[in-house]
Amino acid sequence: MTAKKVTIEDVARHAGVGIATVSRAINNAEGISAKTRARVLRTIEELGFVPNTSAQSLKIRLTNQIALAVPDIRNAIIPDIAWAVEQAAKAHGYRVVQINTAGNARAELEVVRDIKKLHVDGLIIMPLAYPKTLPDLINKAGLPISVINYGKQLDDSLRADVVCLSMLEGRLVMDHLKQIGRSRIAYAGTQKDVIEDRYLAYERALDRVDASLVYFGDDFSLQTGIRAADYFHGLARMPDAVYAVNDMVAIGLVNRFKELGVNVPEDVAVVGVDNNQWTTISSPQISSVSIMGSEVARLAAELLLKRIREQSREPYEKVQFEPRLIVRESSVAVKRSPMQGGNS
Amino acid sequence: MTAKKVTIEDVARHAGVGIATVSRAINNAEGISAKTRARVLRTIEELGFVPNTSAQSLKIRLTNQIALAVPDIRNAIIPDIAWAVEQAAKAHGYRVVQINTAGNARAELEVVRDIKKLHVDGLIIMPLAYPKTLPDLINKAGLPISVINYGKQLDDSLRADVVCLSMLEGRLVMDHLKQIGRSRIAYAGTQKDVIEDRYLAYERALDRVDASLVYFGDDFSLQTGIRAADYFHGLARMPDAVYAVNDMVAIGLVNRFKELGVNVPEDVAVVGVDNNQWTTISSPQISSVSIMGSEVARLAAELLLKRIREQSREPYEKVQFEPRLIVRESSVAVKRSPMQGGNS
DNA sequence: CGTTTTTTCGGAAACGTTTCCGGAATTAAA
DNA sequence: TTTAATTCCGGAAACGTTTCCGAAAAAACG
Repeated sequence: MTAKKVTIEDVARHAGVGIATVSRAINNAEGISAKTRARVLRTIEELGFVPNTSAQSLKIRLTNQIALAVPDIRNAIIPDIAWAVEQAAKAHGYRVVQINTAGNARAELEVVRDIKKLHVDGLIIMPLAYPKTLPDLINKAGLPISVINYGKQLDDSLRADVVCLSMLEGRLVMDHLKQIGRSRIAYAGTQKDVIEDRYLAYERALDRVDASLVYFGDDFSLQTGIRAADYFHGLARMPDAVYAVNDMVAIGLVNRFKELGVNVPEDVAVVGVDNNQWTTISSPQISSVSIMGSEVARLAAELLLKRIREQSREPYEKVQFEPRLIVRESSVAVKRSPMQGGNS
Repeated sequence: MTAKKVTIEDVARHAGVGIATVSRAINNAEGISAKTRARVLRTIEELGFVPNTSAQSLKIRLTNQIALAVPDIRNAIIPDIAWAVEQAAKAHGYRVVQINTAGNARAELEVVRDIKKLHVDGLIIMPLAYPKTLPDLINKAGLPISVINYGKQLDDSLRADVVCLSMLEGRLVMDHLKQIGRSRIAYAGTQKDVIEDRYLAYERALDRVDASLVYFGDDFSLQTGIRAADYFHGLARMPDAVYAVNDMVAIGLVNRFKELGVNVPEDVAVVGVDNNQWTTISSPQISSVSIMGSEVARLAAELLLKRIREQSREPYEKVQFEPRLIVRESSVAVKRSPMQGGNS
């Protein structure tokens, strides 16, 4: 009953017009009188005609789709990013194809190498692994690409729009921790090169990094935070502050510290990154850097859609957002118990 | 430099074969010798030929895409669902188009009404608003549909595969709360008809519902939980247990109760639904019902892809998962302070 | 080596649109 | 009323594949 595909020709015949006219009616193009348009639209309604998108795409050479490649839709701010991209796309009549790379280098390369197979007009990619050949592939992709960059300094010559957070992100945290009088500042994150900027900022802010105060876990999860807390707790001299690569890790840290009888922020201050809603629920509430995922994502989408629309090449936009540090309970300045001394 | 589209004809000419042969090589169809296939593949490589997906879809009448329509990718278990669907789809060579309906009735109707415009071979929809005409539209959609149903009892005649959680979900919670000796059990959720099953189970489990013990908020957020806690705290007689529509609400409740000096679980027990990772981080840890989003989503995807592959109609699958209650600190049985009496 | 069977291949017809281009119909100008 | 300008419309040629069908080539068989 239902199926029985009705084509533009059926409509044309049924309405007593040519197929060109029907097409004009669909796309409200000009060169058609108001009354015939009305008549055609009516029969379209009657017959339940729906234009075949494949045929349209074939002819128009546009698919009205963009791809969004993220590491893992389940993580941290990525749902916010996906939401923002979808909203922006929808506003322009575009659909979004979701791709999870799992932070896998091969997957990240594959998505840009095979972008042509994706049936999309452009790509927004948020890399995590940043494989070395990624820039090359982006440069020769042949389709517009926007990069959401939270990890690594990218070459300005990259033939893509890039939206990112300035490196200030890490500076903010480190300055703040120093300012409240902490000197043994630790870092808890994933592998050093995964969200490179955050770790580099940590290094840069210190005269000398004490390797024992750096904990690299496997991922961004609560578990990593918990393990990091255990690790720091086991040290001969504990840190008096921890800069966590993101809020999940920070929350894991804080909760585990609590269980271990370590007071936050009195004994150890903790600051995370992402400023997600859980930071305000945790107790103590957790200081965090807002990285404005929604804004970044929306801009990335707007830039991409603009480039698609205008078929433009150079110049490519390189936008940096400025992060903001939100100070909460986990890193307020407190009179500290006279332990092994605060700042020298 | 980059663009310059190369078609199957270019490959054919360049390799000295017919276009049919090239096509056979691409799809490793038969009717082509090993050596010519090799030669063709080589020139494909050389020329950097990528088959035009629009043309393929037009001919094949399959797009290798499915749509996933959820209320809001940022909420609760939906990222898990999106992840699971994408994984299953990828395993079958399918891409996923993400659509957020915002729990909006019109958006939910629109996505199934205009499914033909979506350039997909099928749809997985997770309704929230459940507009009355949705089943009708699903029945006449003309494309395979799987429903992920967490909200409402659906007619068995629905022409779609349906995966859901049995109503046991609410029963589990209520039985548990009664068993640990609670009698003034409250409900905190969104509008009554939004996740109908959960509220209905609440009603069903009680001889008589005390309207003052039911709090309907605007959404599933932490905020709703916080407001609910304030509301219950303001009552002449507080409840001694709260069944929260999901974990976010439960966490909001627990944290607000803590601030108000209400002890959980001594004064009030709290149980949520979703069993997300935060339930174990919150203190006290929160009892929750595991609704197995990933499993449900994966099955929904598998059923859809199977139906697409086999072009089959009836019979449609109706699968119910059995939820499991995980009891944590927020609802353990405790000797309670002799306040206004426990169970009569 | 002739004949039949099997395999490999190419031409051409779809698939369902959009759009160019020329002709018909309508309106405006003379 | 005739001519010029404008608007409206239909035919047909793309767009880049897949696939049917028949021909050619190769393999198998006597």
